[in-house]
Amino acid sequence: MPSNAEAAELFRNIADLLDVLGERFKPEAYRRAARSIETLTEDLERVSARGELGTIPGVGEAIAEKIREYLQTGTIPYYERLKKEVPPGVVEILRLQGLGPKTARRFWVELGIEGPGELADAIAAGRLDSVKGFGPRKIELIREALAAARAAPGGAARMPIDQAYPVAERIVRALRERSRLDRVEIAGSFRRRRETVGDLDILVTSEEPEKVFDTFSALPEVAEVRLRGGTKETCILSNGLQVDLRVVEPGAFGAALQYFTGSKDHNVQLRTIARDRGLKVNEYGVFRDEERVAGRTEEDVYASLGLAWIPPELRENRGEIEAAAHGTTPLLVGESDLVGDLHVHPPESATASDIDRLLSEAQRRNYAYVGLVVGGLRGDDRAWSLAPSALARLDGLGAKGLRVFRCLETGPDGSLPSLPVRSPDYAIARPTRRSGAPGASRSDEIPVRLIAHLSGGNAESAESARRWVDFARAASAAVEVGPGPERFDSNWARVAREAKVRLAIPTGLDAGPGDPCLPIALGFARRAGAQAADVVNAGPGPTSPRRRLTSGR
DNA sequence: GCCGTTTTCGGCCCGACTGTTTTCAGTCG
Repeated sequence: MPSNAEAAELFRNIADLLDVLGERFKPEAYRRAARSIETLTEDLERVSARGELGTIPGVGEAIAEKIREYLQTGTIPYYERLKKEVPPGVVEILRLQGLGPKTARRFWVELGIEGPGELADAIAAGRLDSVKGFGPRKIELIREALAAARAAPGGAARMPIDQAYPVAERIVRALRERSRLDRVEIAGSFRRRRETVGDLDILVTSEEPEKVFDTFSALPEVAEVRLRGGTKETCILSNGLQVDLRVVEPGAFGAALQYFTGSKDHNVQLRTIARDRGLKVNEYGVFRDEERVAGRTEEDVYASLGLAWIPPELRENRGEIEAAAHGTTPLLVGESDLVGDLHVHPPESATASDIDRLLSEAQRRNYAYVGLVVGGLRGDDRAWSLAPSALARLDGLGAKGLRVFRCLETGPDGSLPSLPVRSPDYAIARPTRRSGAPGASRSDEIPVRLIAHLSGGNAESAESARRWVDFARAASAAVEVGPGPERFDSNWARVAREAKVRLAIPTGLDAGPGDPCLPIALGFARRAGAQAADVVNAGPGPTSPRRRLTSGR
């Protein structure tokens, strides 16, 4: 079945081909449509069936027609025609680091070079030496780009945010320790809490940019300095992640933070609004003619455009700017709203003192309750439960304002084993990739309160994730959002929100300090526009999970 | 190719950095 991701890639390919053919504005139009299609929470098929393709930002009549062709036949005649005009290798050259459409086209048209292999041969034969615009340094860069492409076909992949998070934290800590910095922020898709990040954009204010760059370049994680100027340095880490470090002056910090947080489409929309008001927005501030009218803080920047400040997680040009103009930006759930955790997973071998440690951490955070997994079915379908001593430790707990729930995790088909656990409070359904739909459960005996570890990031499981959301709604259960390849991603958190299914945010109670689970899960929920009332383990108010849980039994 | 209470035609973000230049083009984000 054709997927949105495939359609988006197809339009990106069309954009590349148009680039090489020398088109001016069409490539960006196709890329914009591709970005919009990628962030849809619904299959194109459904949108098309309603006749609403034209409502997708960046999709007009021409691209809508191509989407319909693609859905019906799996191909787009226009794309097939373009592919016949351009040798496939020319597009590969276009995708080399540091090379763009102009250069790829020149190689193709002027020198008859139709692929990376021919380009390498041409360099070896010295054919580029006499070509205008190609000095020794540039030829060397092309040689390096060819080698990099051979080493990593398809280019550097985006990194899951839970992998990038600890790296980012380490770099920021090291920069703070080793040079005098006033402010440090990580911008980009990291700050917007996308599931994956392409690079890290770090902004700092400092009187001594040179020293900051020296410090940064000398960090053990840094494998290569790609470029360095007066305000910006780009490095590649040994794990392949690219990091851009920018030094900005304090009066422009808010403007730079706004600018480099993006998203691109959000910024384009802001600049359009600015232009309509006779203003200009760039990374140095908001300007009326020569005068800077805002820039020190992000709040100033948005206010100067008549907008309320917009949380980074919402900046995807999906209606958040209109909401900010009308004062209807939602008050998103925050860490301080969390009042407990429904899904804390002690290790199978946990002792009574391990349990005590978990619970005292919960008390330190002023949580009202903790749901402890005390047994269930493992991934290999074998039953497990906590040791009797640990289970015994749970009896008689619950004083001092902390309520402890005992819960069981189901197997992939929803089944629960018989376990020596007295009156469990609820079950956590734990789908896996091989379980296409919720199976029979003992929900008549134990209510299912949570769907956890739901995978939904990839196209083939999209429909199964939707079925789990439906199941959650029918069972009055919440759906857990969190990082990791087997977890529910933020697009699916939006699907749950649209279906009026509550989210649950894992708090990392069972992990050590510095664990990225909580900030990332919180970010995913916020990307879905979740307010405290939409999150089952956030309070206060009549929607408090504690009340829901106790009244439901 | 898209888009619009300035426009249904004529715009389309803009600045840093690099290399090859003698004033700028290409790429990137």
